[in-house]
Amino acid sequence: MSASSVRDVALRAGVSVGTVSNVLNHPEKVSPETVERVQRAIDELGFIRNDAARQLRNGRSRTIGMVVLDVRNPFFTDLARGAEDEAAGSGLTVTLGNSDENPEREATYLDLFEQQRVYGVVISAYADITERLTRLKQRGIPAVLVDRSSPDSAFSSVAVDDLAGGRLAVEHLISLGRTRLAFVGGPMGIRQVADRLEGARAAVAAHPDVSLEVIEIDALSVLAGRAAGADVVGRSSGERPDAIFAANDLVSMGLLQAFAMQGADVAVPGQIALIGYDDIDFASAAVVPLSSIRQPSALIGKTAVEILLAEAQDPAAAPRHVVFQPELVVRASTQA
Amino acid sequence: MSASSVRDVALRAGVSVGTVSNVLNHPEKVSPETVERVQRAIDELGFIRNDAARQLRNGRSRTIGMVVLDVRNPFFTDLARGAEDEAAGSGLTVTLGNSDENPEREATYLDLFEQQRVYGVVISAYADITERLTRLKQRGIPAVLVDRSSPDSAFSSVAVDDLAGGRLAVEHLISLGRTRLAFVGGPMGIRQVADRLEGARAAVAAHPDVSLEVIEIDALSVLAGRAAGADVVGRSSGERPDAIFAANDLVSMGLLQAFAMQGADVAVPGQIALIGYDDIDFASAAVVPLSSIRQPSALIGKTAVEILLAEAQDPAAAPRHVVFQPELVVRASTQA
DNA sequence: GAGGTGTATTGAATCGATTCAAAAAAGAAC
DNA sequence: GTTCTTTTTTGAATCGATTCAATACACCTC
Repeated sequence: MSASSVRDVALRAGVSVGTVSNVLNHPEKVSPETVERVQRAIDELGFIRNDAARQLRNGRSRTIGMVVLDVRNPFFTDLARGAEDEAAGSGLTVTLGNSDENPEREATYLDLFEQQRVYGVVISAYADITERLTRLKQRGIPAVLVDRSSPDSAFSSVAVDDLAGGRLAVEHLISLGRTRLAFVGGPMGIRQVADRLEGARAAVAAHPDVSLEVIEIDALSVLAGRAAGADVVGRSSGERPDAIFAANDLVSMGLLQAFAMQGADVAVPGQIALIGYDDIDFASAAVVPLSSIRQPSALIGKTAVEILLAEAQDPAAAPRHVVFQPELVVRASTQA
Repeated sequence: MSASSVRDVALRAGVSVGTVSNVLNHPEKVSPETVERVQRAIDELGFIRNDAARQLRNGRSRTIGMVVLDVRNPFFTDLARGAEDEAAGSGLTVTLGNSDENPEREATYLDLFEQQRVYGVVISAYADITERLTRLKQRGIPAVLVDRSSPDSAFSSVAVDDLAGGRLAVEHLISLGRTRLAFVGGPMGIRQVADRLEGARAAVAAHPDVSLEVIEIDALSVLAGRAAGADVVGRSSGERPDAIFAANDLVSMGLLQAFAMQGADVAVPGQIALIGYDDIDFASAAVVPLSSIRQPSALIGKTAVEILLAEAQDPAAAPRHVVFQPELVVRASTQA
């Protein structure tokens, strides 16, 4: 009825519990015949290790805690996927928490991970959680920030150069000969958004004849993008921008929908060229395939876990800061 | 440096470990002054319970293991979200595993959950895992199947009536006056796909003048849908269906993209009416907003956890089988 | 066969929270 | 002030895997 333990296995195989444990963890220390005998007992009893007991003894769990801003954004799903694959290689699991850009939810997950004595934490932070992470570090739990480059910070980070991304996007739009640009994104409190805008501004600054309007929205969602798009559609054609850089692909998809809506008929890229950010799968699947700035999402997740593993081995290691360069992906939405 | 334990707290507060534990779990049994004193000690030491120790003692973890077929499908993300919210209400967490329709990955997650002595398992099964679930049940771990209605099974289930969904979709298409229908979906091994097709066939059977072609694809993805769409576009217009029922929204989005592609110009719904399944957010955000069959995804997840909690309380309870009815959502892709 | 080297196995101690029977303290009743 | 209840507190025992010092055993060598 109830699960069997190492003790039961030991009894059945006629060895001590220590030997059973050795078969499980250091089989090279046990004679082949004994390994075989113990293995048989394990199979016969259907023995399954109790993780809680292992963790208690080891002091830490074999799970990595991960917190992301929005699971509904494929970018983060891909990120998590990359992390998961890398972790699996070391026999670790990833637990995914969704903060929904809510500081309380974020804190709740960190509490939980602390109780679980997770192996480490990978977090796409929303609020300022330096204090919390410091406490975790004191407890021996390393943390890696993703999608946030803070070279000054005491914690390792893996990020993408969003300034460069913003610049890339806008330079591309300018190279098409567009001059009345708009940036659609928000809230500005999100660093990624602010950086992308700053990069865009920098690129515009080099071209005196190009203007950049900022259309702020309150969430990086399809819905918010559609609303902003409807607003643009409502303007006289002289007042419309001739190119838009959206803070992410969800927003650009919303914009695209508003432009293509019956009665609107704003041609993309004819009247308005459109570029997004993240290069999620749905972007290439949009009816006008969307240009975008690609982030190596899975790679970011993978790298974060790599660093985490290294820090778990050597807690005294200096924090590392990896910054990936984004890449311009040109599709129909910015092609003449 | 290292984390403090109940013992440290007890020492500091000048009470026994038993009392500290009571403050944490049964505060009503402890005098108010003592509670206060212990609480202060906890705060001062920054004490955080060790989950592994609790689990070991309790015999089960406070985590629900969940396995879904595809995390990239928003339907499953929503499902997980509903489950998570319901679980949180009882102080439980959800660990999400992604089987990717791969029996080995599925088995790996079930192994893991068994090692973790999870509180229960919610699974959208791919392979036949009755045997495995039976073993879990013997161990005292209840399981609930989602998105799969098997009234004969020994396990509770929460599902949507996919036959009705298929019927609903096709009856709608027929009511538009379309007669040359096609079903695009696969692999047929997935029960949901098979059921939706069966429902479609049943609806067609009632109309002698209506035909139903089956276009089988090898995955329920945007990409596979696009490929199938390209195939349809390549046909002479007389051989094209005049309405398509796609097995899910990812597929219908792929189809839509193929139809709208430059040079293809198949009007939706003019030449081909199109309806999908799941009603994911992206469906309404598509350039031609997609009609779909809505499943109450979050509610399914929530219900599954509710049942799980009940079974965890009373392991002898008879399995329950909840079937939700899908709902037709009409949008532009099937409107004249 | 005594002494030495190396490999294999043993089993008590440990991790930290919870439980529960027993003891202690506080109150109530006469 | 004694007896009986009720409330509060205690602390050893427990969950199950792992570790490690100690022991057992096998195999050489002289």
